[in-house]
Amino acid sequence: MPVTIRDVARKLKLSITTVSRALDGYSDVAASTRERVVLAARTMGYEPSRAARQLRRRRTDIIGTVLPTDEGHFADAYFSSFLAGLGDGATSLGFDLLVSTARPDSEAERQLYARWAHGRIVDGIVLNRMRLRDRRVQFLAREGIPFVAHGRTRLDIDFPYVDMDSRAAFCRLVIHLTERGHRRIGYIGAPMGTTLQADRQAGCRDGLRAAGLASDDLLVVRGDLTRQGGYLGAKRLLTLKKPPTAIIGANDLTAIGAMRAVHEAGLEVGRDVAVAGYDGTEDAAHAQPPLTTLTQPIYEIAHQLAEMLIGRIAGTETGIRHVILKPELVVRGSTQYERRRPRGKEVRTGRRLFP
Amino acid sequence: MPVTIRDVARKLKLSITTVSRALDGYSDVAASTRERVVLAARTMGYEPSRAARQLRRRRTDIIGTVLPTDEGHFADAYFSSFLAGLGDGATSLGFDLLVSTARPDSEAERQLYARWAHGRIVDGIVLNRMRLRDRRVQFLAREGIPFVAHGRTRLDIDFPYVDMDSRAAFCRLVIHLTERGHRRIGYIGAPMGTTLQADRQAGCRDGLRAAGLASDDLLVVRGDLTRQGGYLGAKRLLTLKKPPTAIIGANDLTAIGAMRAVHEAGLEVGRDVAVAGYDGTEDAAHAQPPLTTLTQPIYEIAHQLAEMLIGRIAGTETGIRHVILKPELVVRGSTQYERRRPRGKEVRTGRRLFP
DNA sequence: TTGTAGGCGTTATCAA
DNA sequence: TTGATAACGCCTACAA
Repeated sequence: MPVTIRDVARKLKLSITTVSRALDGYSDVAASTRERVVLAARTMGYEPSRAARQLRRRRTDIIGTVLPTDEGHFADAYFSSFLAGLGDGATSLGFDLLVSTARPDSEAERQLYARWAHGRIVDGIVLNRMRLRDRRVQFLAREGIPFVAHGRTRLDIDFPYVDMDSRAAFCRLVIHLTERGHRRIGYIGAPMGTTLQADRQAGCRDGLRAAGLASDDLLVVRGDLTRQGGYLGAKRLLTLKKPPTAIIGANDLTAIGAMRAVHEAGLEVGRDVAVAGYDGTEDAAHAQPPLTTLTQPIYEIAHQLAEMLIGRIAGTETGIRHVILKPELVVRGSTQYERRRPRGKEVRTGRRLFP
Repeated sequence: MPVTIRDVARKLKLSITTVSRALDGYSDVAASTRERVVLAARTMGYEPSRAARQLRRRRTDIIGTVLPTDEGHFADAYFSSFLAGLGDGATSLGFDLLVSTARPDSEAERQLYARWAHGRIVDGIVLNRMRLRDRRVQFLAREGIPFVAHGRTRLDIDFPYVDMDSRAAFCRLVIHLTERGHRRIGYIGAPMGTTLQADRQAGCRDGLRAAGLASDDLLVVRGDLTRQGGYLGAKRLLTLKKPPTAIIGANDLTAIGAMRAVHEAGLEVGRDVAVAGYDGTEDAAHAQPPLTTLTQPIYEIAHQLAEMLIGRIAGTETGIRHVILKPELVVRGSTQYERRRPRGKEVRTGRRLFP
């Protein structure tokens, strides 16, 4: 039913070849012919069949990305920005964006990637939330499917990425907290096996060391990058015999959940317990009190990833393969107060900063 | 380079027909043959070419949705849930989800829909954030492209949808506030022309009337469904000569922005000024104080929309075309206090509820 | 139960 | 500068 290139050719009494070439901007068609063709195509509402074009050119002009859903539901502003950046980046280069969801490291995830790759459903894939030994990377590299990633792995496979130096950033954040007088610092982590968890926790320990404290003193509980996980994690931290005076979340959502737990414990965030996160989402800016965080320009990162990926696909690579950005520390109310001097009976661990 | 049905056939010394039929589960292939084929296909990593299949079957097995981006960036948990529901719903029925972004009612948006429709890039489209006179609906209906929507229009065009009775819900919410003693109620709206704005504002007025107040007394300012819009809107409301004692946001993000403005004005949310929103996002539950809101099960709605749309495409419609759900009022700290009796000199507007 | 052949709508090659 | 023709990989009458 839709109008095909044949219809246009017939109407103009031209061959489909000429119509095709006129529309694709080849130089060997008469200017007058081109005009006629373009006009007719527009008035007839002709749009080339994507399927036919794909089949012939062996290209889909589609890039894909898979969102990690741990239990079907998820609502994360981080991924909204990520998708917006990817979508806009793709659109600006004539590509579309295919999105799916899968539980990390599940059989369903494996099948999804296999289907997308072998079925030639996408020309390339953008990975996120990287794992230390990422099977997706191994698979895509083996199959020769173009891909780029937000983040790195510990595998010995080279691929283009944009990553944040989050280890250094968490180090910086911990130093900020120690400068405020905090000595007992809690960290609510991310799922095991993710690169971001390894980096961020290591960064926290770096920070303690840099401040002259023992890196083993970091109070670590597990989280899952959600508000709920942060809430539960903070509750556990706050019921320790010696609870931390500052809590760092692996991301903003975790920190926001932690703030709630602090509040429910009858403590005031910022005054009694400092809280900080990572991502720089709007959630953080509008939290109560506003949340200290490390920002990453996620929309721009995703936009650039789309461009890098499409560059690889189209063979117009710019040569930029590895980008590492520095998160910016944004100090807000949630960590603004100087830590009150500990009371006499409180036991101090570690050495003093600036003795 | 990827393995095709030919490769499988050649290896098995069968015709491609037989391979095709075996894989598609036709009954007229010998069980033993089928086993051989399925095994070979799996070990060879065969996956049918999506393009070829699309061309032949005149179906893409892809549904699409376009996110409204007013200025490129957007970070909205609402849409994360929406996409997750759509993605999971599509996946469960063997479809993929194509996502793009466009500014509402822009030329780019028009072109995008035209390209998706005429290029047969998607089999159907899921619409959201409906407009009163929605050009997307007019276009898709005219072109005969299957579509479903979250929400309705004021056009005289019938289509399948899932919608919330948000008018009744906002009415209910206003009554809740008047029961708490509030008489001056502010409303921070959504962009003009959207159905949700019309419905929600009308609901507020209904509520005032039902409480025996003048519906004209609703203090309305414009918002844009973001935290920032809510923040600015609330600032304007709070600087009125007679500021409201309760503020309703058109959605949760708006309400969260409003909470921040209340806070900055040195007032306490819940005690001095009540605030309420709509959507039931996790943002609301973890706000400080927790935000009273009207919940809609957005993940499930999106999931059902995907199913409805795919049902239409595949011709397996269930007959369910119009679903209207009732949002649930979840009362939390942000509206928990009884309004203090007005001081003597304060002028009362409207009649008392329960005189 | 299996195989042959035609065509889905393009683009690319080659000839006119 | 234009046109005829052959794929691209798959599905499906129809024939064997």
